[in-house]
Amino acid sequence: MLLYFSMSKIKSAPVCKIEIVDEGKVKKARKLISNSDEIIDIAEIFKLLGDPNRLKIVLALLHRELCVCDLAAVIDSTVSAVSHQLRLLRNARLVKYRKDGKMVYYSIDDEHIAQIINITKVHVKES
Amino acid sequence: MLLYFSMSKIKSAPVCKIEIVDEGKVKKARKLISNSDEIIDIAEIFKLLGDPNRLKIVLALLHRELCVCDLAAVIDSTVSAVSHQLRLLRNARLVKYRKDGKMVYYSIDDEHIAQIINITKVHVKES
DNA sequence: TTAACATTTGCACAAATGTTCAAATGTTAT
DNA sequence: ATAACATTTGAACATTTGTGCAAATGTTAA
Repeated sequence: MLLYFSMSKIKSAPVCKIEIVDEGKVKKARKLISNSDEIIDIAEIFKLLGDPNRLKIVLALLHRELCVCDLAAVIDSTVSAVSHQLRLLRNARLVKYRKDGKMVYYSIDDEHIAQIINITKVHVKES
Repeated sequence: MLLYFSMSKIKSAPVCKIEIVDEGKVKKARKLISNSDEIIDIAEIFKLLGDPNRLKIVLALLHRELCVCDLAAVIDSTVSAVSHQLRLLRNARLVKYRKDGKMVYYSIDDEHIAQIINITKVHVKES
């Protein structure tokens, strides 16, 4: 007979020995975070907004579309650095772009972003 | 006579030569992101939520308080790793803790976090 | 065609980050 | 006192990340 243990970390998943109800707690909490793929996707959005320069880009774009060159001027960085960051934001579909001749105009591609940032702003101001 | 140029990057802050209105655009956008300290604080929150394991910790704690050991079991990590992450979340006042004997129970210390995460979840599901 | 401009891209590199391990701290029970 | 347990902490390590540079791409104008 074979016994299988599903533990991704060999070290085992410890459950405290105190309090007999613990195991129920843990199982319930595990279910809440069972959708690992979704969590990774959500974390990806937060990670992108978690860099000050990228956040500045997003904040600037929330007001109106801007070309790469102007964005660099706005956040006081280089065109190259901004372009690198825009690629990440593009891949996550947080921004979209529109080409006009040699210019590329970027804008926000998500209706919720302003909301997310504003709520977080409230948090920061309160603490 | 001395001339001062306020450019933190020596490379200059380029403004595209096309479109004469650009300078106005840039100045307006600059004002929107002028509160650099606040932006850094907001980015800090996002950065913390931007790690899948830390986000799992927060999601688990949103449901109910948990001790470090159980948290480790829930997110399938080690006690040490969880403790390190909790320190970061503590420093940013995203979580608080309560001591009971040798146990330390952590819980969410911010009313907005659930809101922020839920809105982001909507974004992810829509794309 | 060439020149000028806007943007993108690949590489290199330093800085930041997350995890592991081992040791330290603190608490409870024996 | 010692032993057992829960948590924290510091150091080491590999990985990730953001930026600068230079070259490449693409577009417009001369």
